[in-house]
Amino acid sequence: MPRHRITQADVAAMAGVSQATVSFVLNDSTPAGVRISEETRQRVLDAIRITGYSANPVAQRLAGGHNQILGVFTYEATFPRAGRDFYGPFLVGIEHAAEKLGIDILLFTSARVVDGRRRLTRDGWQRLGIADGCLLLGQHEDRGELQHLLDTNYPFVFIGKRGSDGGRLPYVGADYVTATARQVERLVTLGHERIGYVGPRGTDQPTLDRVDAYRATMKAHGLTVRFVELDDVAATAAEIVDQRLTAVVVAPENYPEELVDELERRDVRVPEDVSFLLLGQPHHGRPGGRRWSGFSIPREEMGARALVLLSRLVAADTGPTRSGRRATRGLTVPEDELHQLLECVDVDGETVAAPPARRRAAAPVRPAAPARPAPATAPGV
Amino acid sequence: MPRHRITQADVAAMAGVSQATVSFVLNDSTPAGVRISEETRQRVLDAIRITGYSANPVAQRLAGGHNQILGVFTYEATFPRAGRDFYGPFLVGIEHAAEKLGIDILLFTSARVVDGRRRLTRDGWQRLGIADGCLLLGQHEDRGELQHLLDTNYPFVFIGKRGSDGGRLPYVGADYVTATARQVERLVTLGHERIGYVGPRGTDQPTLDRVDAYRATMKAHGLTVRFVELDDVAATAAEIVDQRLTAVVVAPENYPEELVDELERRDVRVPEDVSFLLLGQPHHGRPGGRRWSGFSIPREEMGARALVLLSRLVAADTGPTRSGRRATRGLTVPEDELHQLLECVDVDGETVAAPPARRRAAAPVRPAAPARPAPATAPGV
DNA sequence: TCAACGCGATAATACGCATTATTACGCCGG
DNA sequence: CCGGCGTAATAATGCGTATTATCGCGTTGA
Repeated sequence: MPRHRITQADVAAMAGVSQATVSFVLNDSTPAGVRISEETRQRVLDAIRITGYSANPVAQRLAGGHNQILGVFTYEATFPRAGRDFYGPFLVGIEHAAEKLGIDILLFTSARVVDGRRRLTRDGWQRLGIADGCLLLGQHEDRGELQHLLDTNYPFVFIGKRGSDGGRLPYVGADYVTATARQVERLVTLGHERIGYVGPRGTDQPTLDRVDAYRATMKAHGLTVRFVELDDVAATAAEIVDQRLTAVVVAPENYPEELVDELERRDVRVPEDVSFLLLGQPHHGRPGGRRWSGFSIPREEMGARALVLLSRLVAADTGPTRSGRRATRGLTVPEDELHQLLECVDVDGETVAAPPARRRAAAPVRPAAPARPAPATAPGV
Repeated sequence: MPRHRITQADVAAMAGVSQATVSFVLNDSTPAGVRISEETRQRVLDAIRITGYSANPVAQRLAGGHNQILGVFTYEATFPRAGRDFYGPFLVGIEHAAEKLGIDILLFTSARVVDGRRRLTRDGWQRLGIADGCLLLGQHEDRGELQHLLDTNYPFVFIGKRGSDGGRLPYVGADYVTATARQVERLVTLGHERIGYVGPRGTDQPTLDRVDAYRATMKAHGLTVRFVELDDVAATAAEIVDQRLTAVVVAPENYPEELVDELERRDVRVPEDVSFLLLGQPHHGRPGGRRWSGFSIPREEMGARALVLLSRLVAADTGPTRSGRRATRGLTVPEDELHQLLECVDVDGETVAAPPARRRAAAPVRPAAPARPAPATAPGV
């Protein structure tokens, strides 16, 4: 066990060549006018094998190379609970892919938190450079930061679809549009007509996609769209009752559990009186929570795919060479890999049923339904 | 926006001083015979403020300094599911602490997997150097690796108590001994006498601690110890019945769910006929799983505490200076911080009750108990 | 005979920072 | 007038690698 790490110089000495030669052999590159004879190449390789040399990633990076580290930056300040629950599955996918690719993952947890979300300040930005590239998770707004990213040509991939603001930005997202449309179709097929959309009207991409799909599908069936925007849970529940909705599709970020509680407090049963379809997994799951119907986002796969994409982008990039010319290596990443939308998978829970027989809100007095209603048992189907 | 990152040289130019001076001011250190006047100090600080300079962590590290990155190495190959479930809470704590301390977390996911577990090969070892120090999660065996760690004086902290093999190794663990003893006491207080220990007889520290505590507590009450070692679930269940146990303390790593299923298949009810106390959270939780009684390990806090400890160790170390003398900086970490045992917290679930009235295994015919048994309802208490 | 050229490889440099060695200057005592 | 000392800082070096510029030498064509 040598007391100091084995360097290329050590290997070089053993092989009787120069450090540069070792570097060339390692990188398997002969940059314009450098030849290495097969014989010395072998000699160097032997020396590497014997010494057990392995590159120092730090030096590698400083010298402008790649170091097999990819960063993960989450905009939302995550903890203590909600965040981890949401990002966890992404990370599982990311780590899984990283393991396969022999890549280490750097979590940028040090970034300053401003107004409850992490910022890519000049400080944070500088730190990104430690890694070959970076995965960006979560919604964010700052245009300037994005521009900076693009300017410097630093490799990165968003997890979550990017809309109008940056068609150029590489991302791996979930296909909310198709998935949402499928949910509405499902309700229509069951016979629902008064189908509402419950959720905030933000400008984030998931919301836009969900609303668009809802609107389009309803229109396709000649049904009236009915939006219920959340102020507080009680008001929302009241609105659902008032509008005599028999089904709602619900954005998952707004405490659907509480909403259903509130409805049941008003003697409205789910799903007998009102069906609930969740457009994504609930963000704030309760331990004994109900089994929602709707769809789920393939978070693990998104994470994995994003990492793979990023590693390809990195490979296609020469890295921050001092000469400044970050020419692509010929390996260009095809356009259709740059923007990936993954299918969501439908979830059959226990919150969907055919609409009640009578169109008007049913009388509060009705026989108690079994805990897990078999659709056949529901009256009038 | 300058196209290249701002370096100390840039700052130096602006302040009209040398790069070295900037470095000194930044590190707030005047190494033996170097004086910086208050006036130039301010000038440099101003320049730093104006330029928005922030150190390049890679260069920092290469030059032998610290870079505010701490590594996390997990021995167990984790995915797809079980691992994340187990390590997740630790990571939550780790990240939380890291955020507070302004530290980034590097997950060493690239390490080679040999025989189902990650190894700190020469390769992996070299990579550790990227970070200032490293957290080690999970059981492992290789003595050589440990020795190497100690030899090189690389700062690290284990999560999970280290026993005989390395009293010198810094760790943050859970107090299995006290917690296990408490569980046995709990059963004794309820009137149990035939209390078994179900679990493997490994040599890992958690097992040793649990077994010791079980043995000691039983002895203190003059009760006979009864070990049930798992081969397969059916055999274990049979053994529990044969030995007419009224309660068992169970190591959580061995599918207690399945065991209870098997018992109920034999008309043995939990907890009416047999109480189950879990010595830690179940490793393989089922979604709709039962609410176990027992104790839970404060994983988040362990993660957080370990990270804080590690950062202190790093601070107390001058880092890998080329001069080779890694003298402590005067800041020594006190012994009692080097080895921390955290209290486990008792969990009141639904798997414990007083022993059945009759000593012999009760007749299979007995009234069905309510789903969540109130101890008062249990017959014969 | 000599420039040109291909081959094989090395020397030199830069990356950005920490650290060690060295310098410049003014002042004091002898 | 000079050596010595304290102050304030700078020059120089090294970390380990990637890359660029350069070199020595034998062969070849003119």
